[in-house]
Amino acid sequence: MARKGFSEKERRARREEILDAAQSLFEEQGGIEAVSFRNVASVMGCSYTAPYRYFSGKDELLTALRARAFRGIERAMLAVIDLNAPARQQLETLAAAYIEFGMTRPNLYALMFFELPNTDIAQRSIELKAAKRDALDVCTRVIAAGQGAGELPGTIDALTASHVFWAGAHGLVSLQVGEQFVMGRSVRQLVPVLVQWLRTGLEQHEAGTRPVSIDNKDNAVNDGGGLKA
Amino acid sequence: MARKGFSEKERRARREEILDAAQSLFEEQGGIEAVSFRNVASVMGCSYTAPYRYFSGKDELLTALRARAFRGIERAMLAVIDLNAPARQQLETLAAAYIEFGMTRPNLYALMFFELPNTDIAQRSIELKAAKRDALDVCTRVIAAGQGAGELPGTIDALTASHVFWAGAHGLVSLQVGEQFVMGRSVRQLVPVLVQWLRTGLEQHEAGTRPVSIDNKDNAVNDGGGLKA
DNA sequence: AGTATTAAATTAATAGTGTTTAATTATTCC
DNA sequence: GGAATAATTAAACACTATTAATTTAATACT
Repeated sequence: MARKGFSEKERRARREEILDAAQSLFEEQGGIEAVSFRNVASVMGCSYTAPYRYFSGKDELLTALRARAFRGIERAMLAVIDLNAPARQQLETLAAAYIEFGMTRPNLYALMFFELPNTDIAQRSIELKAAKRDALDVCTRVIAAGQGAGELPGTIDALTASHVFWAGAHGLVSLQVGEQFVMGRSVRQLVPVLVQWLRTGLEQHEAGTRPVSIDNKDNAVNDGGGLKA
Repeated sequence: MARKGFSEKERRARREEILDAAQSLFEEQGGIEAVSFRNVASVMGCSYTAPYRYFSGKDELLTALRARAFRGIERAMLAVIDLNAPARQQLETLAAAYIEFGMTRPNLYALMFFELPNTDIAQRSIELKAAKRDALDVCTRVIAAGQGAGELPGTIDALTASHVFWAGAHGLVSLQVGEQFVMGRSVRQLVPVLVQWLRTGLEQHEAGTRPVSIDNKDNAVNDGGGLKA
């Protein structure tokens, strides 16, 4: 069928063209306000409503861009891991690749984690979900391999451990990308420390740790968190 | 001097009013696009150019809001720490308070760390810088106290350690706030694990760890990080 | 071939934004 | 009161996302 109009292949190619233009705008200028349909159209040499045939709106375009970025970070990690290498070295290499990606492409990293769409388009995107899952999966497989080799404890499931590991690396990178560090500590100084801590924590993980309660209602946090001066 | 017009006290009060309106808009609706000068003015019952007498533009308004939020998280942490308590418990309490703050005020947390201004107004704000420093300082003092009591190793300076600790907690919270977790792991499950890891890592910190190189040019990250499909 | 159909692209229009400038109101000093 | 000046507002500009109407172009069928 589809006897008229573009073929599926042509449509996808056109979509990629739009994404290319949007990404170059975003990475060069930084910030999603640089990625306007007008600017994209001006780069591509078409009218600014043309991309609406391929993306329902800006959110969908940015969601597709985000999925692309997660594929990129997955590939960056895949390029450096070696499941037969010692787990300790693997974890360090993996963290280094992740952090390097974030630091060399800060705008892209911000797009992935900072620019949150308030619509639910991103939540519905199975493409984005899959890209995220696959990226995390690299981390999970490294940990699982270490557990299989007896180098890492089996008292924690690899998926949970990889979430925690990812969170740690992400914390460093995002503070750096957002330039939130306070007193001259750069991520270059902090990376080896955090990686060592996480690795030590993982290697010595004790099962059944007492949960740190953060649901406790009479915790003096909720009332003390007012913001007035 | 200033024989005419508002007094300094009045000016500050008016500024706070504007910030109150902006913050309520932001926390209720979420996202900085909800904080337009038009909306703020409509809440306050004035024209939408009036706030320009108090803030040079939106960036300055948001920067002031951000400083407020950092003051809030500082107070949330101050409310729960007890420098005479055991260091281990202190670290857990501190992390719990931090994480609780982020999870109960996700919009505010996003404002602090996600909504990055691309101008340099935020960088020039000594008010924001001071608020950040003071918030981190709570963490630093807890660690220093633990070191003074001999419960934490002195092989790492407290400021670096607090940066790493903060980065870890921030990683968890920001992934949660941004709804970036992939496979059903919620921050409630991950908090105790990360806190244990960080604490273990800190308690067993070895000085002079070999830095994990992320500057190595022939690392297969830069070339493999392309994003095309 | 020529025409109807339909996809693709463009133009026009709406509603909203941040910001600047000019005009206006209100307040204070003399 | 009148002049000076602070505070506020109104008007305007250049953007933005998105929708609707219109035009252009390509195919399908007779």
